[in-house]
Formats: sequence, structure tokens, C-alpha cells
Amino acid sequence: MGRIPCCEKDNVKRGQWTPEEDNKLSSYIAQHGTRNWRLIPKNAGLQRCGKSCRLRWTNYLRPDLKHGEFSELEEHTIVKLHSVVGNRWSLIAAQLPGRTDNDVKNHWNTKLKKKLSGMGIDPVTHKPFSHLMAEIATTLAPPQVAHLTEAALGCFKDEMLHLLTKKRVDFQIENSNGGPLHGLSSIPGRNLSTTYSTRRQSDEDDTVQKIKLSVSRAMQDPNTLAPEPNTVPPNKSWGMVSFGEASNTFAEAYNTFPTSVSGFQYDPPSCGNEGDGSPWNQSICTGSTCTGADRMGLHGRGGEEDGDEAEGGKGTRKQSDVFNSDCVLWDLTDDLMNPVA
DNA sequence: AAACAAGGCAACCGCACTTTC
DNA sequence: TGAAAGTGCGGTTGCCTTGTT
Repeated sequence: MGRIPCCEKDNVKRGQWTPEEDNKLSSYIAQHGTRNWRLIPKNAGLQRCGKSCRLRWTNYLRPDLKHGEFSELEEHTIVKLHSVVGNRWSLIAAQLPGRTDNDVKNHWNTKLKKKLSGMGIDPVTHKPFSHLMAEIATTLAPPQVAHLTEAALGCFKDEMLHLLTKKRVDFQIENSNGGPLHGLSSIPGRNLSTTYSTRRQSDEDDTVQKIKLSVSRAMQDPNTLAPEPNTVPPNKSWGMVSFGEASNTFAEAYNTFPTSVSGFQYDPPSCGNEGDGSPWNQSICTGSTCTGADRMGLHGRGGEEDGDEAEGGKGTRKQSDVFNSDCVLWDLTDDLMNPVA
């Protein structure tokens, strides 16, 4: 059957919007609102697809949008929320007034992801690369580990070499204990002193050697999975995200997954969650197959929960379930970027 | 100064979901 | 009840700008 296209693509203009088009759209919406996007371009005298108009309005023309640089606080919020909900950009953007999901997504892809990688943090799982390697090593038999390690090292090495050989890396870290997340922590009041500059081949080799050493240690003794001195201690996290007030926390999970970076508490019974609740599972959350969000009910599909929600789309309008309900408590004031000694 | 590469961002695409009829 | 329409979302693409050689 298939859907009919939202517009006749032959007759619509595409590409960059001109100031004149912006004016037409803005003034039309100011007068008539945003009902029925399909009719808006026709009535506004625009040769644009309705969908294109909607995107232009929501991502650029809306008067309540911010257009400047992301602040430190905004970056912290993005990283923090991403560690919990993954690529749910609309969810994350909803916590950043004036920012769109597109803004957040672009900022993540162009800046934050690289910052995390540069600090040795896997931007997908929010775990240190070395710990990921160690975990892989403990879950596989040695022959498999050997192959996988080589493959993974290839990937990590490429990424690291790319970062390390850049002329300048602007990541500033605290010189005191060098936690993995310090690169984002140019927070007011923080002591920032060390700046990485040009790295040489010996540094690159050293990094790779460290990873190899970590893997080989783990292969010899799974108990060595305890966090390294410069990583987040198991009783600390990037900030506490509490899913309910019951006593069922991740303390036990931390014993099982001591290398997790993003830790949080949640209450499976009252939230209707399932699974083992490990930070590992919660943090493996990418794109539309966001398992962590699914576990936490973030996708919110189906309209049975909230009759007032009259809009369409995927689950993000259920963000109230995540951010505002009694079941969830977000503490964004915690300094998630700075591990505590 | 020119050519090339990389980064950044706006816009597009296709899918999933809800609403309407 | 099911099809059509409307909308939101995440992923991807393409173009412009900036930096490097």
C-alpha cells in the first residue's frame, strides 16, 4: 500500500532557506499558527514541502530557540543524560531550554563524542575503553579474546591515533588525579592546569600497550576488573539518577560491574522495569534499539498512559514519564564530570 | 595563494506512531 | 476496524566554512 508522499517533490524547492522564505514562513505562522503543515507552504506562498517548513520552524525559526554556543552546564547535561537514555535526542533536548534535538545531536556528534573518545571513554557505553577491553576478555575464552582483542585494538587504535596525532588537543584535565571525564570539566571553580598538546608516536604506542596490558591482566585474573586508580570509584558516579526511592539500588550491580562509569539507582518494582538493572545494560543504549531506555520505559509507546498527550510520534512526548514523574528523580546538580577521590 | 582535508551544521529521508475519519 | 493523514524522531547527507599543507 505505502504512504503517499508528503508533497510533490518535483514542485518543491530544496536546500538552504533564504531570508525571504524565512520571513514568509515566520509571518504566516505568527498569524495562523502551525496547524496543518501541509497547507502552510501553499498558504504562505512557499514552494516548499510542508515537512521542510516544519523542520525549518522547529529547528531554526522558533523564537524561543538559542543559537549560541553550548554552555558547560548544557554539555554536562547532554553527556549525563546520554549515559542514561542514549541517542534519545529529543528527550535530552527537552531538558535544555531553547535547544532542539537537532542541535543536541549535532553537538554530540561533532564535539562531545570526540571529547569523550579523547579521554579514553567509549561514547556509546560511557565506559573507559580499557575497562571495555577487560570485560570482553573476561567473557570470552582466550582464543576468542585474542582475535577480538586484535580487532578491537585496531578500531581503538585508529581512533586514538587520530586524536593523539592532531596538532593540538584542547582537552584540559585536572592535574591532580586525572579522572577520565575531566576533559569536559572546565567548570567554574575547578582547577584546570594540564593541556595536552602534540603527541608523538611513543605516546601512541604507549596507549596501545596499556590497553594490551589491561586485557592480558584481565585474562589472567578476572578479579582485576576493579577500577584503575584514575577512574571512577564504584561508589561514585557521574551523578545520581534515581529511579524511585526504594532501597533497591545498583550497589549490588556495581559489585558485578565495577567498571561502570554511569551509575544510578532505580526501582524496578515501582517503575515497572525489568532486567538485571546493571549499569552495563543501562548504558548500552544506542539509537532506536535503545535497550536501556526500553528497560526504563522511556520509549513510552502506546497512548494509554496519558490521555492528554494528543501529539503523534515516537515515545518522546512521554518524557514526562522520565523526567517528571514520581518514579524518577534527576539530580543534575551533581558534578558528574569529576570523579571524587 | 591555491588545493585539499576536516569540521560543523542545516536539511533531508524514511520509519514509527498517533489521530482522524 | 482499517486506511489515510499528520507528526515526531533518529540517522544520514550535503554544503559551506575553516584550517592545514
